[in-house]
Amino acid sequence: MNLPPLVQTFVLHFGEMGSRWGINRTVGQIYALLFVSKEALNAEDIVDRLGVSRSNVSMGLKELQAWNLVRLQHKPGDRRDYFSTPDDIWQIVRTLVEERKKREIDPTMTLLREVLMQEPASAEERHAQERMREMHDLFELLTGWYADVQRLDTERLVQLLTLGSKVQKILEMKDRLFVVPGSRKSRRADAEDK
Amino acid sequence: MNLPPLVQTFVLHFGEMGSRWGINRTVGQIYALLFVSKEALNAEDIVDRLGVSRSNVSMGLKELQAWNLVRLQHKPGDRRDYFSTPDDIWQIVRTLVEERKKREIDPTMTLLREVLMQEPASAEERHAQERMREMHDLFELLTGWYADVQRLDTERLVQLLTLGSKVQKILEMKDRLFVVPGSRKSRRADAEDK
DNA sequence: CCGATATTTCAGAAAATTCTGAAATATCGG
DNA sequence: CCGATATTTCAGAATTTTCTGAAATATCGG
Repeated sequence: MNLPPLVQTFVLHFGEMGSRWGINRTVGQIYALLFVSKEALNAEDIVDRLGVSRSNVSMGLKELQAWNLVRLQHKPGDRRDYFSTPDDIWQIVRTLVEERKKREIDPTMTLLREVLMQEPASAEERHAQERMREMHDLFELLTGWYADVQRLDTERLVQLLTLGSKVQKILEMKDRLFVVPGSRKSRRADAEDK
Repeated sequence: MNLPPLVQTFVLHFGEMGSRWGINRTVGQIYALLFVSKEALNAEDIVDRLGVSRSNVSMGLKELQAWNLVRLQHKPGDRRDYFSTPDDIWQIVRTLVEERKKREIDPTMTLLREVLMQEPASAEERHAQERMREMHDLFELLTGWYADVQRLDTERLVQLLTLGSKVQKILEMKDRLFVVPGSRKSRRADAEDK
């Protein structure tokens, strides 16, 4: 591995971290390297810096392209492929969330919808279905929220995130201003546990 | 595998999905099974229903306990351990987010802070550090938002999620009501790409 | 079309992980 | 303390994933 120490630390960390996500070490390392590189790199550059085989890099880049996490570009008078990550880190976040949703949430939602159509054949199945419906509704709520904020431009998104739960305060203020007092809001028996 | 068809579908799906998260098939299956079960199950129950070895179940349950995703309880006059998931699905979400943060974000933040302390020894390292700072600040913003909303009770959290980006509208309204017009907000050169 | 260069494919080697059965350990009631 | 039952540990088998080198394929300029 042929990298400045500071970069190497980062790349190694991402390689290890990769396995906690669904990606392998090399893919994690390639991504980390591209992320911190000023210039786009070609496959051979990556081979030199990471010290892995050319074919491994080829496969890794393909996977990153399938994830839309990496951009392919060309330099004039050079027919090799050059790769880079978007400069805008928020674009990266958006892609990451989008792709994870596509791979993890969407298939599960499809399955849940199918299973929820079926007729339960026992009390056990009936209870299982109820639980699956809870999960389905939860995912629906979360993906709905996501679909919604995902449309915001970055500035507004950051604004919203910075606000955090203080939004709550503003909502309460809005309620006090515009809602007929005592129009029912509180007291919704939510038997939490733990 | 000895399960009602509807449950089996769900359990198998979670088993496969497991590998996209950091957990193995058996752990995914055990969790799915516990999630849809009305009653708490003991290890032997799980062995019977999933058809995997007793030792595999033992290790799987240990891992789920390490993730805080599973509760250990006892039945009177029975000294076996019984396991279940929380009834409240929001409690599950909170635990999941908390644990993933602990395992994935926190170590990365620690590393980023360390690396950002160092003196860059070249232009390349300087640029890499800048990128790492962007990532650091992004994580800071996201975890700050999380720490904030995580404190909300479930009812308010659902309220907020249901609102989605409509919060934005309310914020604008607030601005119009309370802020001196033209006090600067717009025009923040954000050179997006893509 | 040719030769040079770039990239991909893929079979099998290497490595990592998952899973099992057997043994060890722990805990209970009596 | 003993026997019965429950759980954990762990070495190695089975499986899966990752990685490599060699060959195949693709694409370019001329």
